[in-house]
Amino acid sequence: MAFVEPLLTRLESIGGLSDADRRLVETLPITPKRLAPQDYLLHQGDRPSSSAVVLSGVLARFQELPDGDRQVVSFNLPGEIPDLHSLFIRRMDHSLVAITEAVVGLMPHDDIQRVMETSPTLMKLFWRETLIDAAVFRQWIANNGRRGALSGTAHLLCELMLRARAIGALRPDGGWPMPLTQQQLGDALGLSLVHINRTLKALREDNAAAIERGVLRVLDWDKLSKIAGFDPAYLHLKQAAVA
Amino acid sequence: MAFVEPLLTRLESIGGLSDADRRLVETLPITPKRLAPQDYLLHQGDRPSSSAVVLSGVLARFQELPDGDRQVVSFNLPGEIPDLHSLFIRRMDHSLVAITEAVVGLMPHDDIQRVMETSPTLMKLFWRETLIDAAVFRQWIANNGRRGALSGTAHLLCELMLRARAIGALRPDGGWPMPLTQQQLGDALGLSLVHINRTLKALREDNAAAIERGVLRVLDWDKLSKIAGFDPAYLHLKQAAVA
DNA sequence: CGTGTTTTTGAGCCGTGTCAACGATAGTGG
DNA sequence: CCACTATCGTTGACACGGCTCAAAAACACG
Repeated sequence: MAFVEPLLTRLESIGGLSDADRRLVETLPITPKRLAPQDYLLHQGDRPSSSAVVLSGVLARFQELPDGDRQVVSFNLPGEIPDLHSLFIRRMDHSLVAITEAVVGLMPHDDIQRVMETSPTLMKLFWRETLIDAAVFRQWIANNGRRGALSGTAHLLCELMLRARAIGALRPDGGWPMPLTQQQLGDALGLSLVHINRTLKALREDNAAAIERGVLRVLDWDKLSKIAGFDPAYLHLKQAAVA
Repeated sequence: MAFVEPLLTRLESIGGLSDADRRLVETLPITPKRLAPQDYLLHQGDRPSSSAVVLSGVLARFQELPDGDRQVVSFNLPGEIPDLHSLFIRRMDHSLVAITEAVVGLMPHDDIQRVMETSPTLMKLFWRETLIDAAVFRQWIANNGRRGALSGTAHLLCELMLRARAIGALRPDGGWPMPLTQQQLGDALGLSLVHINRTLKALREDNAAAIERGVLRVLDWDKLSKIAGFDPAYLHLKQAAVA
């Protein structure tokens, strides 16, 4: 089975792969695991001995705060390895759950290490993947901090749109089937459910972006990215051009 | 000169070093560079060909938003390499400035690469350093997001205190000479100058923590960490015990 | 001692949160 | 196929946390 395909696509999009490295990645033993919405793949505090590549669906990572609130720190699309960091940072400081029906591919740490020791290029590419992860975190700090609700929300939508497009998840008409509830968006942006709703309404009435029947559609990229103060460079995608 | 010392201490504290690796790190050519407060080491958009280890003083990383606001994404103490990620992510998505008088040690990327290719263990340790950086980002997302002003501020103070202690920067009486202005704290927490001031006042009157004449003093660790919902595990310091 | 920076405080406003209810949508079982 | 139920989205009213404006007090340093 071509389980590796999404991973290869992702690695290709953030740095490129030699034929040899491609074949090497294909030697990774990948155990598929099916997840229903809300299923936990990892809990805060776990010490996994494998990492998971998202094969289909969308996952989220979040911390649970003492008062029960959730802070989402990342959404993860196919091809990404949300817990790659567990290779060298054993204890999970957040949980990893499926947002949609999803399939992940479990890759034992030992095998990842073997592959990386065989190819330093590949090691650097995996490292780079975790560094891009961190670059996204930095933007999210700003989303939750100095950017206001409107700008932060717009920024997140810009980001998701580009990432979805990079893996070919957009429909022919340019819309993206958006699996996130407004509650989940709010937990990512530090906003209440009610306020996220009003913010999305504002973006819709501005003709910037709209979520209609579960499909995110950018109505005016220039306007949306202007509101967001969005610069796609931090995603480090090879084709970072505009929609 | 023992310029490497802070770096060795840092690497030691996050993972440990064999004698061979220690000697290897000591072969890194380190060019010292002195910085005055407010001096930029790197600007957003730069593509550095070396990374800098903080030798003394404190640096900050921040993004400049379109409206001129600043979002601080990190404070960096001696031993840390704030721009290590520039090894594999060329373009800086934020600026790096000195907060205090500071000395950094410039290490060419080529030399870092050479050292890492010689010792895979060391490579993993450097990688781990960037992963801890990312773990801190995740907490800062929560500081700026779901945690309120009081809790977020308390969390940041807890973190700084532990990191300062880990490098022996605390005075005998347990206080830490705090080089950050309230404006800078606000830029890290997404709070206005006025509100950070009021928040610090609240922590002081709670007998949790106080900044007096430029010295941060934790008055009651249990109370402060309770307010913060602080769990030191994410810093991955070998001796993560409480003050 | 003067000048610039940082801290502190007050007053009033606005963005965002909370509470509460209703509407829309989708899946479920009779 | 149609209630039935659960989840999600939408809207209004009101409260509150945090922001802005403005000015004074406390430092820091030459």
